[in-house]
Amino acid sequence: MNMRDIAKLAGVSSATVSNVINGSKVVRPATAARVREVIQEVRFVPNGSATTLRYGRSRTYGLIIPDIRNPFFPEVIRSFEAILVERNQDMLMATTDFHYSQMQQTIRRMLIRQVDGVALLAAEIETEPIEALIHHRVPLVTMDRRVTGRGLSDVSIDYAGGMRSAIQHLKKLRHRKVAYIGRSPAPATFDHRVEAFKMAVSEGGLKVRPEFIRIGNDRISGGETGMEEILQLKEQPTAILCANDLTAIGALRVIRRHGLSAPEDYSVVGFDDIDLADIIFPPLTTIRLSRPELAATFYEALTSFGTDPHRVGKQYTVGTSLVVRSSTGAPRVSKR
Amino acid sequence: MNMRDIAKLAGVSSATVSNVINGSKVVRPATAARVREVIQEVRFVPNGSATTLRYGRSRTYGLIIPDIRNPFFPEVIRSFEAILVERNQDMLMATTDFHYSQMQQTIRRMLIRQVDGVALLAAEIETEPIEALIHHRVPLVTMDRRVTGRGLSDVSIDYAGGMRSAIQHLKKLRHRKVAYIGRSPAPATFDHRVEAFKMAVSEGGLKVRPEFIRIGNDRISGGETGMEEILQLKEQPTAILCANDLTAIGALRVIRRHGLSAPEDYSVVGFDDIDLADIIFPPLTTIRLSRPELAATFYEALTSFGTDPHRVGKQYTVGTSLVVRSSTGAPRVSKR
DNA sequence: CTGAAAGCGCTAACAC
DNA sequence: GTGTTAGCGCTTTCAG
Repeated sequence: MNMRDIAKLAGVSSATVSNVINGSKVVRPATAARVREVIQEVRFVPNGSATTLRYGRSRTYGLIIPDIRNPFFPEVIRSFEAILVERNQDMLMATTDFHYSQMQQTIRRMLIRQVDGVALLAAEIETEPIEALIHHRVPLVTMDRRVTGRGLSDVSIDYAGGMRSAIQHLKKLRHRKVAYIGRSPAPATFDHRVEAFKMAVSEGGLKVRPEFIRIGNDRISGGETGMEEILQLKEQPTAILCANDLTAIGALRVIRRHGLSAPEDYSVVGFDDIDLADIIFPPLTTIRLSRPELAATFYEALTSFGTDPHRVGKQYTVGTSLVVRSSTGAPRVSKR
Repeated sequence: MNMRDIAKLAGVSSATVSNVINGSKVVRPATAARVREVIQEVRFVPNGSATTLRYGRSRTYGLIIPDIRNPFFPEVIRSFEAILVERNQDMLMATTDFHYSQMQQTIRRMLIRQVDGVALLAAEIETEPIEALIHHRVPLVTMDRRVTGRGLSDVSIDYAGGMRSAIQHLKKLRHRKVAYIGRSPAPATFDHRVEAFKMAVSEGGLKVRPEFIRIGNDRISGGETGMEEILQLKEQPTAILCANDLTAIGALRVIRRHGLSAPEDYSVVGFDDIDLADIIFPPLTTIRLSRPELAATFYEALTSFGTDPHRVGKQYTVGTSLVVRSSTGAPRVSKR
């Protein structure tokens, strides 16, 4: 069943059917009604491949995420999907699990499917895949890579602001020694989070101690190993900032496992504000990063390329806000 | 850049290029090598829309999930995606949030994109979308709907087995009064979970009490309201089985909020075994449903239609297994 | 073993 | 206001 069949049934030409479907105003209302009736009757659905082939654009955006198990990402996916569907566009989602080979494969799939742009929810990407996208005239928007260029935009997170308010919050509670648990980014990637932490600490008049900066991974296990390391230190911090909520949860688990508790022994601050942050015990003080806002910014960045994929991209920023719950409090006066 | 261009550059015809790309053995190795060289050189990527249009099949399967925020689903998505990518196929994922209008829109999107089949990770679906899929010759595989037909298969979960082992486990601990918190499925849908619970209870020689069966939703809030209701009952159960882990977590929260604790005051059992189950406190005893196995079964169900979308589908089953952690234990002898 | 050509379903340009 | 038609890029006969 195709447009020619519909045309025959409605006694018009296939061009008219196309015009009706695409809402062109040139068709006489009576004719359009007749065509629509036939379409209803036979439940006609146009063939998207033909449209894409003909039109050159697929009305599909690719969304690449590193780790779907981190609850942060499903919420972004959902928001992004909602924005696209509302505009009759589609999403091609892919997970890389931080593997380069999967990234390559993913980019290829996206090129084959003729996506109109790619949103990469990570800073980690080699130059080769970027060049492949540019070469095929597919705009790319990265997250927190802070590099723009032809066909390349970036959405950065305001870590600096978030870290600053977290440090201020901790200072007000009389914390002086604040540690950080993050993750090591890909070799070539600059770690804006850890830099934002260092800056916030020194801006707050506190000392940046290298031994207070621990590297794990973005998951719970990373927070656990980071916290275990901190517990080994001769001089102990009283508060711990984590690169994301899962890391913070890992830290909290180790704290409890050692018979200690938050916020009495250590104040813990997360980053993201995933649903889980408010469910665990103690409810996590965290730096919120709005998923709908992030998704909307990515969408805007992608569409702003319009039909010129070689336009020079822009740098966008998404704000953060501190959400104070119960994992932070005044430090014990006498150390354990 | 298309196959004709490649052909020109390699001094062959576009048919030969096509044959090389698709690994046909008829091309002479030397010719194939030359073609491949050119492909490498200009980074040629074939146009999937053209292939789909020509070939009639898109090598894409649709995956519809009700709620991406339930950690159960991202793990299924990931497994399903991995299976597809390995086979050079694509996934079109969509979320319905349990809304009928979104379901309709989703089905339409999938039809437009010419998916070769749809995996619906839910039992809730009206007849209209099903008919639309059948009408367009797109096989559908549902979850736990237990209805098959032309172009329609189903993957059911062995709730009965899972519930039975949970009840046995609780009985061994000397529980006699077991409650259930589930969710009300769509009006037309039969609730296999609650039926499996009732059967397991009576098979275990225990009494099925209607007031012990509470209806919430599939999320934490549903477990909370369900548990609040249970706390109001004159006669109290000593153990609670939940329709999924999130519900169980909700129940645990309410237990703690009332100054009670698990498993001392109430034993709690979940369903799914999401990552979270082992992270919360107390670690949740739960009935595991393997996501990779579920995804693989869906994939098999979809592919088994082959090129005949009107074949009568099959009923598949995925097993479950009890994972005992710390949220279950012997009941207090004297009730609070 | 390779090439020529038809045609998948759609849209846009141009006729009428 | 509506119809005719070319052609998007690919695969697949069918000739050679």
